[in-house]
Amino acid sequence: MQEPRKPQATLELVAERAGVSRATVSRVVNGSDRVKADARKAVEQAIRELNYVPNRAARSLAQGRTNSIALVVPENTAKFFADPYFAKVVQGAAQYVAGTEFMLTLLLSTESDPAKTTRYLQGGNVDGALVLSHHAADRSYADLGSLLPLVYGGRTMSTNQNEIYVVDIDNIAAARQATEVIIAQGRTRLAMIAGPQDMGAGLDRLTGFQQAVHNAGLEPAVIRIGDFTPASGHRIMQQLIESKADFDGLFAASAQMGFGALQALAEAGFKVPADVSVTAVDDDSFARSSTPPLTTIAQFPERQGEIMAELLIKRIQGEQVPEWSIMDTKLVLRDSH
Amino acid sequence: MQEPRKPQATLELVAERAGVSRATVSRVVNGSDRVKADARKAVEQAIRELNYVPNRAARSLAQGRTNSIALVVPENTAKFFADPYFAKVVQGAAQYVAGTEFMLTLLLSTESDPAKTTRYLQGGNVDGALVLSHHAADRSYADLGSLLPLVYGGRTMSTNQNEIYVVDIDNIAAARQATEVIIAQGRTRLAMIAGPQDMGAGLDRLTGFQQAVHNAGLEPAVIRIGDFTPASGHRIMQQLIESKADFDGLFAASAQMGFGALQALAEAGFKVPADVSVTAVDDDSFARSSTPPLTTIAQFPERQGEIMAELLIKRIQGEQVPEWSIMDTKLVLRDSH
DNA sequence: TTGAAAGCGCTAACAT
DNA sequence: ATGTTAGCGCTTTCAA
Repeated sequence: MQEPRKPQATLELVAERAGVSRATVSRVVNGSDRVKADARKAVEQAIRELNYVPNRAARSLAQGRTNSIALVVPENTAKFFADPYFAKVVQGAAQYVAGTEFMLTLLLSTESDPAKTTRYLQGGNVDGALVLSHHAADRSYADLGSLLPLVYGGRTMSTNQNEIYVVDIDNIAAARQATEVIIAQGRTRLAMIAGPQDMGAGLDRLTGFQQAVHNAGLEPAVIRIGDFTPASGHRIMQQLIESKADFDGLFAASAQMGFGALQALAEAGFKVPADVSVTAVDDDSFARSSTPPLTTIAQFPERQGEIMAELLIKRIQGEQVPEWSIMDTKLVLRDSH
Repeated sequence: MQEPRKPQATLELVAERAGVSRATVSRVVNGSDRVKADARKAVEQAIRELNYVPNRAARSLAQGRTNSIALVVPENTAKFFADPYFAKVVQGAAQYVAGTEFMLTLLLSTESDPAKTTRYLQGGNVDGALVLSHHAADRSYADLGSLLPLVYGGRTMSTNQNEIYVVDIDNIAAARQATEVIIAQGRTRLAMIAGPQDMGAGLDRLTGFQQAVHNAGLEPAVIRIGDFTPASGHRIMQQLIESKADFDGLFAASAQMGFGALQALAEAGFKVPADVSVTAVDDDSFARSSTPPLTTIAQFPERQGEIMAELLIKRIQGEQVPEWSIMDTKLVLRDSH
């Protein structure tokens, strides 16, 4: 038994009922002030009576804009939900957008058909997009930048482009600061579990670590590359322990990797911070729930999402905004250093 | 320095370049077979050269459909990301949708303006919607059902409607089974931490608990209402302990509440399962990471999301589908019972 | 302040 | 197999 679908009221119906032209209805709907009070009242009542809602496709087509933006996450769904960082950024962006006329569409890039995302963005579905955490290999977005306004979360690896809008922390400084905390404990043999070297955050945090180590007149004891996940931190630390690597300090490029490393250290009987002093970047639930709780550099991903959305919408509305927005970070001292 | 935006190629441009009519281009784009091979080839090349992507608003307007569906979560963003259940459902739905021509838009209902969601759905932005976990108070969606195809995750509380499509587990049976596990341990004084009583899952799991208790010739020892979160489970268990409630078994309506309760029990020095036998519904990360790991009834939210998406898309395409899809559950024995 | 009319880019009869 | 044409529902000049 197929239920009859109620026909959706159109602008024309409203116009008829209110005894005015479609143009006037359109003006009322769009808040123009060139409408007499009684005409406006008649229209508003007709709208209420007919439960009229403007058709968005028609509106988009007519005015060449959609009033919606996308948040693109070039990671698969599982990874997206496992990482508290993404959640926070989305929250921040969603909250900002909620206060505007725009809608936020979450675009998780599908493994099966990555081009689908690109087509979607290019197909005029959105007026702009926020792009999170993309790897260097992702050339797709670089080209999109000339088609519609983009704002990146975290610096991109593309160098040969102008007009790239980025909201990020100073990853080099953050890593340096986290490393200095370890050095201040008198540790001299520093290990690092770094992030993917095809991402800005991965590269920069490694650079910061190296700077701090060198500034202190030391050499890194050992550096390994992970993928920001707890599992990779755990695995790498196991390998380090197994190979009898000699270190008394550890800087993990993410709290998630730090969390995994801490587990591996505990399993092997090492005491933190007594045997190894540990710090990391990201002050998320992993940092708070590890044993011991991690000393970290906090970034504020919620705020980042908010700023990204704000910048994008301003760009869409033709305002000038700075290309680089560098957010402050904060050292959070807990028990692992 | 405002970068010039490349003009997006239109169907008309493609037609000119390929030396055919717009209709033919449209046919090629939409995969009609009534096009000669060489015409098709010419069109395809023109499309490639111009990097043409169909404008979705225009297409929607012309054919009266959008090829996208929404996943509506009537919870705020924070709650959404904190609950592994939502994540799984989204994953399942996203995965299914990825294999179709449809796009999935995630609609987190905004605290600031709940009507925004409704307007969006009504404004012809999507061909249908998946609705998750809605409370009885949410009348908004009930009315939408007559405007566009809806598929609910978890049974709705509205009674006076026909044509309600629901994908759910048998919550009564699940709760009964979880309770019977405790009873089989010889426990006779059973407590329950129930879910919100304005949600189907909350109500039904309480009913199942009561059925099992009565079937065993017992009476419930104590029943408290939580909100499915770990914090509520923790708080309620603290109160129970404080008030010296007498029970040797506990059924929690969600693993998250079970997790919190387990913490409170441990803090008060109780041993599980020695002192209290505990089971719950939902086999999520909370169930696996609690101490001891929880014996639970597993539902399969990923599969649920998948089925929901499948049913919705079939309905949109005019197929008949059953109104009720009851998914199987599975008893997962761990160490808490 | 209002209305008439011309599209926005596409699809879908209807012709041919 | 292909082209012609009339819209889809709305906005937006342009006139009045």
